[in-house]
Amino acid sequence: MQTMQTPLPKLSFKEQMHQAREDAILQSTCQLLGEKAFDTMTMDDVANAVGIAKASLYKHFSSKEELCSAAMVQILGRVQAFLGGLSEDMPAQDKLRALVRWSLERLLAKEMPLLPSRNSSLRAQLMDNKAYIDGLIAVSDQIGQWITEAQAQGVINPELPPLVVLYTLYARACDPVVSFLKEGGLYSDADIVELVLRTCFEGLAAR
Amino acid sequence: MQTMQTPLPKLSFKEQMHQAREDAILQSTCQLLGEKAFDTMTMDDVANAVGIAKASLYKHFSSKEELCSAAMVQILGRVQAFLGGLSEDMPAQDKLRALVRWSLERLLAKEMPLLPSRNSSLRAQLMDNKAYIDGLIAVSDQIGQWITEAQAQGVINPELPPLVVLYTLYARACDPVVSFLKEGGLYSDADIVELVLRTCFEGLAAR
DNA sequence: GTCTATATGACGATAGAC
DNA sequence: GTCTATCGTCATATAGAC
Repeated sequence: MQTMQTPLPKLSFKEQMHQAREDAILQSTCQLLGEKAFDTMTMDDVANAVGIAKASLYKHFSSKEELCSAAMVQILGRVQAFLGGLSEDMPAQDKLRALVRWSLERLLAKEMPLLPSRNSSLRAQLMDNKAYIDGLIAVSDQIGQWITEAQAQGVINPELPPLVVLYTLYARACDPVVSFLKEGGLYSDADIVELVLRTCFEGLAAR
Repeated sequence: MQTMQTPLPKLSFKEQMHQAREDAILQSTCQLLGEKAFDTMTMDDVANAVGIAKASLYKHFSSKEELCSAAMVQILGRVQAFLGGLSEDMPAQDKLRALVRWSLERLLAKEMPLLPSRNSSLRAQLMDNKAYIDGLIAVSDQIGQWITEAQAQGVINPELPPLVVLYTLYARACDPVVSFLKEGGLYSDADIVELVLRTCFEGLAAR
């Protein structure tokens, strides 16, 4: 990923190894959080996925909550990278649709952690994590801008509060309809994305 | 609820007490499953809520899974009772909207258990529970009938597969947008219901 | 820093007195 | 059938050797 590390002061081999190991841990954690919930994912799962001893995890992260918070920050980074990569001159509504499409694809690939559920002990930790909060605000601001833009153009319903639109878009990243349809086996992944995308933007009622 | 018990052969006081205790356990379990997930709810929670010893729970239900399955069946019964209480001559789409409205109100009151999540050990147990499966099929058939009816009338988008519509309606019973908006504190419960209902049926795009 | 081994605590489930 | 007390298991986290 990071092929342009030369400007950084050179890292010792030890530090590079440390960093690489930590990246591997985070990568496995992101994957596992996409497959199961925070509560059911265990540190043994992570250790086995990375291929190191469980105790070694605690040399990098002081608790399960801290590890998963770091993973969530990494996920947020990917979202920001995706948002930043969208063409400037794309209409606002198309950017919103592209975002939802991308979220659904991540969800189908089990790469996107479910949003922290209400009673998870992870939630409290995340709300105290400045990097997470800052990232979440940055993402929300960017999307919120597109929402108001699309509403000004009259393509997104201007009567809906932007916050409601934002949350409705966010919720697609953990939409259970995706797994229902997936388990049914009747539709391809591409079909599922299109169907959920359509019900999200066009609604169930006929037009 | 059941005021017409006279046709049943008379229950001994002991049996009545047994039944009453069991109803209380189920009632508390339904409430708790509305507040937290299956995995985070403990048998101690249930025992404390009912006001009995944990061991006593196991005289009524042989396992946590069996207890929660029975609770889910009870919830399904409430759904069926609600569906059956809807006026016969109400247009199909209005029945669907009434169902979603009711689901959202239950969710706001924390009375509706979240749908069994993907990796919960409850899921497997539920799929082996005939009463649950039968109830789920009955509910789905009833709603499916209204969906095709509304599609034939052209008020629900006829291009959407009925199964997609059904799942989209089901998913409102655990829509995270509700708790997001609730925690934001900007909207009343009634506002939240109307906003989610509108985005569900009318979509985000302007009409 | 990595490992093996273990401390600590939570929770589902059971034993046995009453 | 209800209780108190306890077992067995599993998961987080730590101790201590290397």
